[in-house]
Amino acid sequence: MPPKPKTDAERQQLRTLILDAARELFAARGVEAVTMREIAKNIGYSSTAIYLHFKDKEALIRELCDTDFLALASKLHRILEIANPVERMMALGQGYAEFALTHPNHYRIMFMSQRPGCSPEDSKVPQGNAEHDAYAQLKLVVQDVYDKGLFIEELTDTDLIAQTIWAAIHGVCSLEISLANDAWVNWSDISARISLMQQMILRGLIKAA
Amino acid sequence: MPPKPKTDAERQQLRTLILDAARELFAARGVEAVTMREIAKNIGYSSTAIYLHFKDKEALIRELCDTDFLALASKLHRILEIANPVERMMALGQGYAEFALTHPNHYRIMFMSQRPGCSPEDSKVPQGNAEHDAYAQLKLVVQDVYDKGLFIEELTDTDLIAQTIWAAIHGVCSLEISLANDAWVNWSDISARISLMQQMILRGLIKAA
DNA sequence: TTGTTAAGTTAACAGTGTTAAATTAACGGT
DNA sequence: ACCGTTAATTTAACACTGTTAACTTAACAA
Repeated sequence: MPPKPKTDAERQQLRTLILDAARELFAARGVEAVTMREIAKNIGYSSTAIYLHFKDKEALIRELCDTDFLALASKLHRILEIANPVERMMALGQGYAEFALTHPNHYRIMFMSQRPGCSPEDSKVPQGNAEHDAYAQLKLVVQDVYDKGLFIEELTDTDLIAQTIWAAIHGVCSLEISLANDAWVNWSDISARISLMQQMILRGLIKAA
Repeated sequence: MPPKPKTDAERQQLRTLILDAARELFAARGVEAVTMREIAKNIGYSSTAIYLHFKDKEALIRELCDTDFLALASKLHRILEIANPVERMMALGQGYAEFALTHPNHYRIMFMSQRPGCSPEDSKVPQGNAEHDAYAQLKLVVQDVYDKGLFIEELTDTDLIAQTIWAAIHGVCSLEISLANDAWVNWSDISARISLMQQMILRGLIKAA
């Protein structure tokens, strides 16, 4: 209630207060279901106060999305230390899937919805950086496996390979997130599905030992 | 404007008029972006007239969704005539992907968004029927390949196999639909991605010739 | 000529994201 | 000690959404 010239630190504090409240609500019920007024009420401010710090709801979502990308990359980063490149590649897929299924609503925003015009320059995630960009991490591993001659002969396009591996894991995760509660299909255990997909990647792309 | 007791045929006619208008708009811009008033205006009725024929927007979407499921199954049905079971399985994946990428907004509704409580009994699509249920078709093919002993030894759960194949193809399609316009990734050609995924399924699950 | 009833429309409600206008309080200069 | 200026915040309000209630209109049956 008391308005006064605030220091940058205080401004930043409120900013992250908003972000934290929004993240929690979004993660719990998805972005569509959460209202600006609700976010504001949760932190004891008026809804319009949010607009002093974020252009609109989309900007708020986008910023959270960016931090999620960083969180994913950070989670995957330690996996890059595994020595065996193939093993490392598999562990990366496993870690990715864990992230997706632990934070389904975040994953939804990140990879399952078309956010309009997400140009790389206005994003805070440094593209191509192996430390903060999950796709770059995957490409790195794929390149390593390729350099060691472990992929089957026909495969030469590492971008194509990386995108296919990504699609495979993403397929399991996104299907689980969207349709797990659908009685239509007699779903197998999700961990079994991930495991078989990993096995398929291995047998499908890697030379027989 | 002229209200009079209508025959069932006339009622049905208006029903499908609404459905057709809605389908076109939904397909063009997605369900979220299209408004009930807009649908109504497109067919020269008041927005509330729609509610005489559909409980709410969700019911309208769901009905369209059902016909899309039937359309998919119908498209895939002819593929089932291919004699070679493995070849048939691959063709099924190809046809599925074609459907997804030709009707991205329909595919979105069908497989990429959690419609609340889609219980099978109130749907018009007969579950398990090989003619009208695409998943049943896939399971049929997988079972056939299994019965002929063409999968690698370890694989015994045909449900798990079917779901993994589905996830693989779905992964390529849904990633394309959600993120194709994302400058983040240097995307390979979509047909190459589908092709490699098919190859991965083949090498990953089928016995070496 | 009436009711009655179905088909449709207009008016209205509650809720959304968002913006414009007011309010409040702290600061700097005189 | 006052007084603008200015930043932070709130209240009002707008344009829009899906949806429901209330009303209108026309055709049939008695």
